[in-house]
Amino acid sequence: MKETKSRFAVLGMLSIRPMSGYDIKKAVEGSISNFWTESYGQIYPILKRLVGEKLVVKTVERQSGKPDRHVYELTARGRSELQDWLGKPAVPKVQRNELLLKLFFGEEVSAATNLKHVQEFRRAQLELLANYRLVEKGIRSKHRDDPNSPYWLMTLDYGTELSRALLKWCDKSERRLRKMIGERSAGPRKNPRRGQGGDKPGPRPASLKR
Amino acid sequence: MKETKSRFAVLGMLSIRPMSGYDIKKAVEGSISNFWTESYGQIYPILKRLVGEKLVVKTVERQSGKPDRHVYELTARGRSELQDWLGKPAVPKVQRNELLLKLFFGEEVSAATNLKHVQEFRRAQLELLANYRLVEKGIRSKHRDDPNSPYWLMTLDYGTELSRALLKWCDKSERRLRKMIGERSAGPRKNPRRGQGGDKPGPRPASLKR
DNA sequence: CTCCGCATATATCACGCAGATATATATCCC
DNA sequence: GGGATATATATCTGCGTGATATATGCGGAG
Repeated sequence: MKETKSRFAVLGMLSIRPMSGYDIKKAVEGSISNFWTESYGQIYPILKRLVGEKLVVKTVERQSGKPDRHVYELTARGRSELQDWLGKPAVPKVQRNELLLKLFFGEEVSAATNLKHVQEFRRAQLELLANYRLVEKGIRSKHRDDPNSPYWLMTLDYGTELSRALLKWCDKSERRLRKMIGERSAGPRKNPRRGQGGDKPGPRPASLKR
Repeated sequence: MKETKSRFAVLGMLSIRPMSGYDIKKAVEGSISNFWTESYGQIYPILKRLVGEKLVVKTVERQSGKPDRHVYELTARGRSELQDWLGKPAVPKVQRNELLLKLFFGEEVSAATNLKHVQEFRRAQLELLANYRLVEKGIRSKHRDDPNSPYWLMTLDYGTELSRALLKWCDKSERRLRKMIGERSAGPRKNPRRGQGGDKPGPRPASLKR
C-alpha cells in the first residue's frame, strides 16, 4: 500500500478539474509531459483505490455508443491529502541517463560513434528549446491572469535553463571528440582494455582498478 | 527477453575487468552513480542469463568463511555485443521530476512552501558541484594517461553544466517566490480552484480548461 | 571479552511503473 | 466501403527499485 508518486500526480490533476482516467492521461500529456508521464496501467487502478479511500468520488456519465465516462472528482479529504504531499520535500532520485552510460564506455568504440550520439542529443535539445518558446508564448497570452501561471512558467524555465546548459555541453564535447578523431583515427578497437578508476561520487570514489 | 539497459550496464562494467555481482554493484556506485543505478535484483539474474548466451564466462573462487566469489569475465562475443549497443543511438526518455510536479501544483499551497522546496534543491546542487570538483581532481591526477579519462571527464562535465544551470534557475525562482510572498502573504488556500491551461509540449499544448 | 555494526557475498520477493494490447463504437476522409 | 483516428475502460508482461533473508569474518565500543 505505497504506490506513491503516480497517486499524487492523479490527485493533482483532479485538483484542477473533475476528469475521467482517459482525461487524466491526455491532461498529463498536454501539460507536464516534459517532466512527467503516467500510463493507464497506473491511472485506472489508482482511481479505484482513491474511491475506496474517499479521496475522490465517482459519477458515471452515460453516453450513447461510446463507453460510459467514469468521472472522478476530488473530495475535501482528497485535496487535503494532496496539499499534505505538496508540503513534503521532494527527494531527489538518480536519473538513469543512457547517453552518459554510453559515453562512459566510449573507449570501446570509435570517437566518431560517440560524436554521432552527442550531435543527435544536440538536435533534440534544440527542438525542445523551440517548443518551450512556443509554450511560453501561449501561457503569457492566454493565461496572463491565471494564478497558476507563475508556477507553470517556473517549470518551463527549468527546462529552458537545462537545455541551454546541455547545448553548451554538446559544443564543448563535440569539439573534444573532433580533436580525438583528428589525432589518431581510432576505429572500433578490440581487446586491449585496461583497468581504470572512478568517476563521480558514491561513498568515496572507489577505484575500478583491480 | 528484452531486459535492455541493465544488461548493457553489466556488460559495460565487465568490459573494464572481470567482476562478481557484488563487485559490479560497488563499481557502479563508485563510478557512474550520478547518472546510473543497478540493483542486485537486476544484476544476479542478468549474469545468469549472460552465461547462457555465452557473452560472459563464470569462474568460482572458493573462499574460507565468506561465500564463494562467482567471477564473470567478458567473452569476445560479449564485447562485440556491447560495442554493438554502444553504436546505437540513445533514445531519450522523459525523466520524472518530483520537484517540478510539486511546483506545477504549487498554487494549492503557500508560496513559502514552494520556496522551501527550491531552497532545498539549491542546497543539493551545491553539494553535487563540490563533489564533482573533487572527482575531477582525482581523474586529472590519478588517471592522466588513461585513454578513458576524456570520456569520464565528459560525463563529469555534463553534471557540472547541469548543476550550474539549475543553480541559476534556483536563484531566479527564489526571487520570484519571495516576491509572491511579499505581495500578499497567501497561506495554504482552500477551495477556490479554477481551471487552467497547458504548459510544455505534448502534441499541441492541450488546454486543461474545461 | 563480548556484542554490535559493518563489509563481504549471493539470492529472491513485492511492488512501482511503462508500454503494449484487447475491446467496443463513432466520425471523418478517401 | 474501408481505413485511420478519437473516445473510453481495462489488463498483462516485463523492467527496475528497495527491502529482506542467509551466512560469516573483522574491528571497535563497552
